[in-house]
Amino acid sequence: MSDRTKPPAEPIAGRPAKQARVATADDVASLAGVSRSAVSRTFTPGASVAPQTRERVLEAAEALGYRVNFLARSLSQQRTNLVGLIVSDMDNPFRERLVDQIARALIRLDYRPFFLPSSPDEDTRHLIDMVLHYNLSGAIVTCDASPDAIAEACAAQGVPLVLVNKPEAAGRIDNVSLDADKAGSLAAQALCEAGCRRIGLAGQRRHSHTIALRRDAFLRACATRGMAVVGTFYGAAQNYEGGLEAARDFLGAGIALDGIYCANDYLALGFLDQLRHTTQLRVPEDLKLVACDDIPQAEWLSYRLTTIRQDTAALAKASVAALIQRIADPGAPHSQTVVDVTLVRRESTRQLGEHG
Amino acid sequence: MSDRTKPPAEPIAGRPAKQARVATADDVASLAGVSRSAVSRTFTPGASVAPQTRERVLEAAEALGYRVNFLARSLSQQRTNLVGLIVSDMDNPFRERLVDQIARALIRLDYRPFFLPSSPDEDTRHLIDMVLHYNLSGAIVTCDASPDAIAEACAAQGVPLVLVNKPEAAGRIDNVSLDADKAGSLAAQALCEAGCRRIGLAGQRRHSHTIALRRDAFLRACATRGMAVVGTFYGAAQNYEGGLEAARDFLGAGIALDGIYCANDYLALGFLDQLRHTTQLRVPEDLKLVACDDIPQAEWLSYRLTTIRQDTAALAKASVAALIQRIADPGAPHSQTVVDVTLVRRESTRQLGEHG
DNA sequence: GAGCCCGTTGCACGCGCGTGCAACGACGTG
DNA sequence: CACGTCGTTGCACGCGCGTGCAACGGGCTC
Repeated sequence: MSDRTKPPAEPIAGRPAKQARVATADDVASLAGVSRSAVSRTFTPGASVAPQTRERVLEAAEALGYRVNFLARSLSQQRTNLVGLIVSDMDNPFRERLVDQIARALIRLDYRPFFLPSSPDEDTRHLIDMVLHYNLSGAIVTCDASPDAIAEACAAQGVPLVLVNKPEAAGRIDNVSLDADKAGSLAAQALCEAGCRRIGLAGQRRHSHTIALRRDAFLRACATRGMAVVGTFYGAAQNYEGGLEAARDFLGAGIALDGIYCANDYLALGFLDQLRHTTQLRVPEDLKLVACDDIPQAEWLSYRLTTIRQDTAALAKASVAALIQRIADPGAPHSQTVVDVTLVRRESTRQLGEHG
Repeated sequence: MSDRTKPPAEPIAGRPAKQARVATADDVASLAGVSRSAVSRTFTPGASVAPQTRERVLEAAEALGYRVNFLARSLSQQRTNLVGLIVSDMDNPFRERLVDQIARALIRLDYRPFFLPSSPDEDTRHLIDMVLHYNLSGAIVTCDASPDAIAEACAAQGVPLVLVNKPEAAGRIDNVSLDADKAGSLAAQALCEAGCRRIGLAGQRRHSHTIALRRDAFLRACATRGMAVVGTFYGAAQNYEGGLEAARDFLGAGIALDGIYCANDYLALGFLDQLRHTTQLRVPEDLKLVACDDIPQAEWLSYRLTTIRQDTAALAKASVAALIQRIADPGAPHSQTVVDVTLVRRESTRQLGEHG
């Protein structure tokens, strides 16, 4: 064991001594002429250190380029402040924005995002493994696939968990969701006010629960407003290609419509493009369109979608807040946060003669 | 200190004993009737354990739901296998794809992505802090801002670093870049073969080095092919909005062109949209357009951009490979990997009369 | 049967840090 | 002057794990 005692790994002779070994609290302590405890306390908010001691420590730390080793701290404190971000379908701009904002919100609060990419229909066991291997302080799930397995495992292991836009778990797990009722209702309102009476739906056959809730609210609102829903058209996925497919499904069905409700913006972009580039149908002249999310592309000049905006910043903030609350009080009753949505009117529901 | 000895934190009487404490190698050892060393060796590939011992350990581990604590392992091994992903402008689909693929490539090789979001023109000191605080095994930088400060600091601290599409650091830091010469040359070729003679450039005024290299190669190829570059048009950023602005800059200049080269696809989308929706100019009838990246939107029916494809999977793979190489041999000479690019011809350079 | 080799096992130390506990010293009070 | 108070400091232990080192024992060779 002789070669494991200090000094370990002296720099090769002749080479500059740069990066011989990363500075340790011990190094700082001996340079400052204090005990390692004093160093530790200097970097621990609220600990008791005399001002002059603190200053000497900081000086020595600066000189040595010392940084607290967060891994060691985590081990010692039994708390990592790492938060798993279980996420899939990052190609959807909505998802990308949400994840980016969650990550930044976590960092602002001194947590660290731990990226756990998941693939649809993939085995989730290795995700759970990572959560436990790294002793994550918690996790936020925002993927389309049903996260039942993850939720189950995290609950069993006592890992704080927040689900975003998965209200089906309400009461069992904290979750933050948009106001699906309002979203569906606003969508129906937008189409109704644009004069639509014969409505179609476009989406993915195996939709997520949020999408279904939204759609059901939309259907109810249609009924109330006297609009007939005369067809549902499907794509394989909830993305641009899915939109193309759904549009072809619609065109093949030969059903006349004056309004269409798309499950989300990403899919709506494909739906719209397919209509435009293979038919004479014009939006909004022949067909009004409403979708949901308000991704940046919805505002692009080629699309100008009327859509139901989900405030990703608010979703991110609420998700992080819910997680921190859960971490602080693991025994609290499960929370259910509803985030407001708003209608954004653009070209795709413009009425004829209206200024576009 | 009496309350810190085992058993720590017994579950509250009456509550089920779920999640009293996470299982430890010690727990597994005593349940399996072996020493903790045997447990450790069982989970250490290549370590010497008798098959039956191993089996008993695995059985006990399974029963207890044991997982190796990677933080403790990292501390002990002096190696975290965490890789920082220093990234900005994730809204660019190109960036998003690249980062996603790098993350997945890392995971496949048993490294863990550590997300370090950066903002343009932001202080990079806290990024370096994080790299050191978490003892990251290395970092991959893919952001538009010049990462000089990060590179400097990482070099000083001996942290392995790979820059993506930052060839200006060649020789000092490992980097992986697309073939800018070929990219610029192919772009010129595409415009030339489409019959263009009067070319404009669209981009961001304060471009990155890669973008500049590509543009210079494009300019050289234009000269060779006898095409005149008659104007350069600017937007504030390298994104959709920047494209809108660059197009307005072009329109305001009143210069006649028959071909335009955009710094990247993301900006090209905005450029194209602005032309379409505020002028009579048609692409490709009046103006051909070439850009670079081949983001998914470039293929969308509303755009169909001719573009220079950057293979994000290849970039990701090469970046990770370079980093691992550097980690394995910190003293090796700095590598410079060039990733091939290809021309993807679509509608935006279609010649009149050609089938679209 | 003696000696040797080698696979397996347990011990003990260290990785870098936080923190209870007790010792210490300066200060204020009676 | 004696005593109590309180802010500060150092000691030592633990967080969970990997791993040299030495001890052990079974199988083989001569």
